[in-house]
Amino acid sequence: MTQSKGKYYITTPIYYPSSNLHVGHTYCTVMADAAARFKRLLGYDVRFLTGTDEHGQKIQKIALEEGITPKEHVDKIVGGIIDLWTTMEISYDDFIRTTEDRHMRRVQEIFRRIYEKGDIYKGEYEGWYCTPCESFWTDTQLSDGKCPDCGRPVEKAQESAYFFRLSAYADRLLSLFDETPEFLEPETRRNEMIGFIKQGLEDLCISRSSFDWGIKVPIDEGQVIYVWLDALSNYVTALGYPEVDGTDGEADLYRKYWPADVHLVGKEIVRFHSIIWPAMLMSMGEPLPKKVLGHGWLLLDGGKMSKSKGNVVDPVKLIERYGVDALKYFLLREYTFGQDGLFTNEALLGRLNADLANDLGNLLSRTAGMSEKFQAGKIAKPDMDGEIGASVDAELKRIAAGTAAKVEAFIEEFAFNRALEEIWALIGRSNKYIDETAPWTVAKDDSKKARLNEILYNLAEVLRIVSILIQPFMHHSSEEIRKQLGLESREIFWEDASVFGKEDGYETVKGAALFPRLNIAEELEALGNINPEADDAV
RNA sequence: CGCGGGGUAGAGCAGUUGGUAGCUCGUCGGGCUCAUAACCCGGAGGUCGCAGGUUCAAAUCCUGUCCCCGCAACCA
Repeated sequence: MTQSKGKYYITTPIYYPSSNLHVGHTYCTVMADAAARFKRLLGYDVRFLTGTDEHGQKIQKIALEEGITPKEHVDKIVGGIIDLWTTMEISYDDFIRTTEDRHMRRVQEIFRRIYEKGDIYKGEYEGWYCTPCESFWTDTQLSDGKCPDCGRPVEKAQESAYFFRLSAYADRLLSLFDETPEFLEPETRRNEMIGFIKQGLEDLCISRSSFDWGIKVPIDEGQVIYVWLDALSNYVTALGYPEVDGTDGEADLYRKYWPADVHLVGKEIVRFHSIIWPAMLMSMGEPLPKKVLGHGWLLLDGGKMSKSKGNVVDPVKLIERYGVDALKYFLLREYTFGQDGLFTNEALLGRLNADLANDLGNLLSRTAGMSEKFQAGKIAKPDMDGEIGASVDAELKRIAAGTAAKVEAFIEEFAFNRALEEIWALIGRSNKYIDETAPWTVAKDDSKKARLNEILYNLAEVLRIVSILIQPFMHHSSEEIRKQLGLESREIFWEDASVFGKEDGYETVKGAALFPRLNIAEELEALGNINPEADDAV
């Protein structure tokens, strides 16, 4: 372990287990995982939280239709989600479920504290009610003015409910956006939120009595706490806050890690995280998260990927076929943070072949191959540094040593695509270097053995550096590269990625192809069978 | 006149402070033979949605206009 540079607390949204997750959820979690792994590599004390938001009317209804209890339903789905993250080797430190006792009792305490502060009052909630479905809907949820579930007419109805005085925090929220613009990024989301607040904030309905799959309002057994207070609170309840009777000492994590450094969320829930959640924390008198980051969506040709449309891409199938590293690389490399991006099988396969097989995999293959063929796998550190072919080598060395700093800067702003571009610029330069230096020609001249060794050493050094740079994104590939370089037993330090000439020598072991080249036509056909919906829309 | 994004080469996208329009893939031609038919070099291909305006100079700033998308109080 390197010396700790401080703490880093990062969260994903807690996902709603109405059904299995799709590659869009994976996208968000992969970014958080990459950031967490990167910060750990840098020496930060990282806490990475994810989880599931398991209450609400929709879950209750689905369970009813399936003839099982809501708890049985969510246990099944959440089991699948945990399996998915295990398969993807998501390095979370804690997984919180809102049905856990540690969460529920703390949410009730949060309700009490905000109530005692005077920010919760009882009022009347008005909405569109569908009697057969026993469901309330908002104006925008209705489809053609009818119940979105059963299509029957709805009627205006009221129920008593508790409200949070969100309106009282409008000025303080505007000041927050004004004084700390980095609180919410990207900028377009911030503009949207500022505009939203300026339109006027209404108080927020935070309880319901029309269903009961939720956490009971502590001062009113006939009501359950609605999604806002329940779900958003997970970021602190998972750290043991607030302390309730008999759990003294469990908030050590809270004292250590709060406030969160980053709440990574999708753009559709930016509002809840940048308006409602801060207002709740203000009411509780607790510090606000340092940053909310709203990412874009992965779209299919037909539009947004969503569970209700059924046009989802199943990440498990992609991983089974191409591996974890390949999917992570694609998601991080292909899309610009904050913007929507188009998910297509062609784009996926194109990246895998061009970037992973042809560029990176082949660079390793030709380097290890030449090392084995020309020098029996032994590459010594040259001692005539700079004397032969210095100008050709100089640019490669300069780029190799300078990439880490650029990568670090891009990851800090979640520009994973730019970070990976930088790494691949180094890989591309190295492939060109091989052509420029033509080691196979040098190998034919016995008087140039030192030069041959030097070329191979430079390539091995580049690959060593690359193995460090990609470690947060693709740790299997990182390990395999190091294995073929003969470095598998060495610990990885980020600092070593900026030092060219670090290793004394290499004993390479050529292995299997890092990423086998794919037959695009065959794969497209196979993927079409796996995700037929993905190819339907045109 | 609700708010916010976009329209740039065949496809997908970059283009902060105005100064010769770039990247990846595809395509055409050449090179190399270490390597996963991979790698390297070069060419073709764009009146930057449209119309005005400011300027010596506009993809970039201003005005108008057309089209697409998102949000509008639980879809990652």
